[in-house]
Amino acid sequence: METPKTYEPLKAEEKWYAHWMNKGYFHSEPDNREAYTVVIPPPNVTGVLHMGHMLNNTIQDVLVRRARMLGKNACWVPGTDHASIATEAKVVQKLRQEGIKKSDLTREEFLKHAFEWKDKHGGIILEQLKKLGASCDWERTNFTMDPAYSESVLDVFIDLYKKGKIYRGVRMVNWDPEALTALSDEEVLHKEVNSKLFYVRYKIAGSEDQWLTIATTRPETILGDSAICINPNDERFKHLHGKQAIVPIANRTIPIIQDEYVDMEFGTGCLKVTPAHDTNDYDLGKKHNLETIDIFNDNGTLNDHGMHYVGMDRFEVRKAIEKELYDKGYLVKTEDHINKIGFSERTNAVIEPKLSLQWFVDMKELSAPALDNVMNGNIKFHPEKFKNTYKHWMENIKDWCISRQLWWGHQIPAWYYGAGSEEYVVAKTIEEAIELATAKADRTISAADLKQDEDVLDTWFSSWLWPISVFDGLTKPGNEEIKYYYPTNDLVTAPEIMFFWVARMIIAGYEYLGDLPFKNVYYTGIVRDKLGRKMSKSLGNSPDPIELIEQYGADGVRMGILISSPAGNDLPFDSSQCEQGRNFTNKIWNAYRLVSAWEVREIEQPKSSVKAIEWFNAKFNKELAEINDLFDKFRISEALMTLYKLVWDDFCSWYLEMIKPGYEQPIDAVTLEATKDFFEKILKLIQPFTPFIAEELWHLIRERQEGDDIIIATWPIVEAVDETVLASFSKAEEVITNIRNVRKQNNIANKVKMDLFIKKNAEIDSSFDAVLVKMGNLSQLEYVTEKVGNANSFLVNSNEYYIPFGDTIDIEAEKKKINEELDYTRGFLQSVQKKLQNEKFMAGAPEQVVAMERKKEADALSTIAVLEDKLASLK
RNA sequence: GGGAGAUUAGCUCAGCUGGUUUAGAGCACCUGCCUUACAAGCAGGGGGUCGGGGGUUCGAAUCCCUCAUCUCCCA
Repeated sequence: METPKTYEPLKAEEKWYAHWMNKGYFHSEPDNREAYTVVIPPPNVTGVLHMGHMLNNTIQDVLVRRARMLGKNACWVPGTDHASIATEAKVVQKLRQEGIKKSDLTREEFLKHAFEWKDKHGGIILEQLKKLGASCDWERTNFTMDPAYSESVLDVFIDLYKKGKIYRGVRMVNWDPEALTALSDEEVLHKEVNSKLFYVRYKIAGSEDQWLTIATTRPETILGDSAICINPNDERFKHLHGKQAIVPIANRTIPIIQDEYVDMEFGTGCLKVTPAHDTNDYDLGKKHNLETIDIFNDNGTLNDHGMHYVGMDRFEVRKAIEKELYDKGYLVKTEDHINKIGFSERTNAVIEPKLSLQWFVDMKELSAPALDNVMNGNIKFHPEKFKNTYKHWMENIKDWCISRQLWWGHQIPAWYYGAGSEEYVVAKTIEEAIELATAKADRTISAADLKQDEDVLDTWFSSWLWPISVFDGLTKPGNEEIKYYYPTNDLVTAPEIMFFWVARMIIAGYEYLGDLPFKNVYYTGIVRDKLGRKMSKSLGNSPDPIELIEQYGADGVRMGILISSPAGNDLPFDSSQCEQGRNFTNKIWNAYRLVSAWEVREIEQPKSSVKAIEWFNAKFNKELAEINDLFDKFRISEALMTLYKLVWDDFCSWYLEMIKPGYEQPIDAVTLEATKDFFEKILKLIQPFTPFIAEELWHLIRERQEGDDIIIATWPIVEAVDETVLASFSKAEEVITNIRNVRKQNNIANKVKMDLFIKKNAEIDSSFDAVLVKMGNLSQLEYVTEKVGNANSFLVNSNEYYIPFGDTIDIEAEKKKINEELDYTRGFLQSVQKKLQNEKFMAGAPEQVVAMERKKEADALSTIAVLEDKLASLK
């Protein structure tokens, strides 16, 4: 059967993925080999595969596949995280569509719906990753709410509580009035918004008609004011020191305090202080012992302190109170103003800073080893620049608010036995809680007296255990697997979650296993569209990865994603890159077609083939060493580019052309075998990047025994590189390029044979002459001592090459060419001589550098002499 | 407002601690080719005052200062 002209990826992909799965090549068990472990950054169960996952997981797969070939016991653990806020929002939304309100359900009923939802949608991304070729150990798939995993999360909570690292406290949190939960700082997006600055006047207490004017963006919070603050250095307000003011509408008397915190330039220089509803005001309130008046309900409506606005939404109140202030003569003016407002990443609701009782982890001591071990290089970041950001954050780390007012997640194992803020115990089971509570309360507490905390833990409080808990490292401490696979090797993730996740995994690693969770962290960039916008579902600017795979093949897409994606840099994605990838797979496919079509005969091996093999062997090993080095430095896209050039330029364009027999001519066995060996080595190198075509061709190029698959083949070992051959070849290459140019300039067809005469002026290497004859399609190659007239000519290393072809020579064109070369060489010579004539250079530069410049000078001089000579001979 | 990083060809990037040519690669572009592996290809070619200015040095894309622009992080 005829081999098709273009590679058809889809069939091969299905076939080989199934084959690898059947053979269990992705599965890992501890053994005596060195372990190579990667844990997947668990995608969210609500997600579908997007380009970010594609980038991330392609890189992981490349690393894992190469490690497997290096003889390591490679284990790539997949899984998902439960994403409490996002998933709960999805489930609530779905139920709402079915006419069910969350508030009508019990916690158990709701969770049943949530698990159903998760079972249906939770695995989509993992299934899609299979299409990409991801060689994950699917038998090890984990979910952050699996029973054992959940147990480890609760254990850690209890343990940290016992160590005094977990406490309950009133804090200003980012409150999402729609999701009715606190959010971490990282879940809040700050956006610039056009708003208004309201200038409102407050009467000075005890005066008839003395006023001060404040500026605020949130007039509705006036009802929660507990002070006016001025800068003590502000000359304008000296008269206010020690006075009091009367809050408009509320008619409360509040103190006028002084603090340098107030920016005298902003607004009027008088700041109203609302400790319950602004983070900075809260700090001021604590410092000056101010009253804290919370005016909001959890859903963003006003509470009893809202007076006649009770029950109204905060934004409605803003409008209404503006009118009331105006009507009553308090509103001095309004101004347009741009300020930054926090929005919930999940619900897009405007965040309300709110005081509430939450659970916190004290991060100060916990984080110390995590900072040290990144700074001292025990854990390496790629690229290294991210260490700066990490350091800055870790040195200013704040306590971690870990409670969320949700049901989907790990319910906090705290049990209340009374209304007092300290009347609770922390325990894994209710039995244990009864015991502890009885002891703590010093009276008999029964199950009926206990109420478990309603809240769940932040999702990151479970995913920070990922590298440990996927191996049951906490529930079965010291088990075989955790001992074998931990610490894991490389983590591939986005810099956006450096603090959410990476930092916290490091913290948990040192706290619980006393060791780093991974040795290297590779930060990918953000995938953007051609206009530089971040790819997102809402913009609809992200291509569907599965469609891309169908269009270009998984291998093509993998290459397209990696080819221009240096670590830490954003990836401006364009599907044309996948086209480049697909073209590459097609190129190799056709190289195979060529080699497979040759017929072997018992003929003598041509000299040109002997040299070609010598050369490619050296070239291959040189580039292999380079590729290994780039891999070691995590410069994956550069490794791919080096490989791309090795395959396309060196193997296809040079090597195969050199050994290719004439049309319908047979090949000798030695050359063919050597070529197949090279081909196999090349397939091995491309396997991590383009695994499907590599496996397909591996089985086509030679007969294979059962189990002889490239996915588990051995990565080539670097052999000694013969630099002399490489140098000789590069001269031959230059000659060939010149010959081609002569053909091109004179419109001489490739099949027309030409003569080449060489006049030796300098040292010359003739070892590749057979290759010159073949690649140049020469009828003869002869060394001469005299110039050859009536011929095209060129120079390589001051040696003169002549190609005569009768009377069609274009003398003017030839002169022009020589003159251009002369100009360049003279200019170059000048720059070199300028250096050599500079006394300071001669005195200051090291000997080697001077010697190099002298050699450049000599070379240039001899080239100029030859060119001038040639020019003269043409006249 | 504080901090970090960046700025090299149309695009994406190399260029490590200053000295291998008058700065490289891939893609894109231009020219010529359907030459029996590949037009998803072959052969060739053009293109950059290394963001601006100043300095250190015999020598700067590389080190320092300054300005401009962009990105990210924190407030």
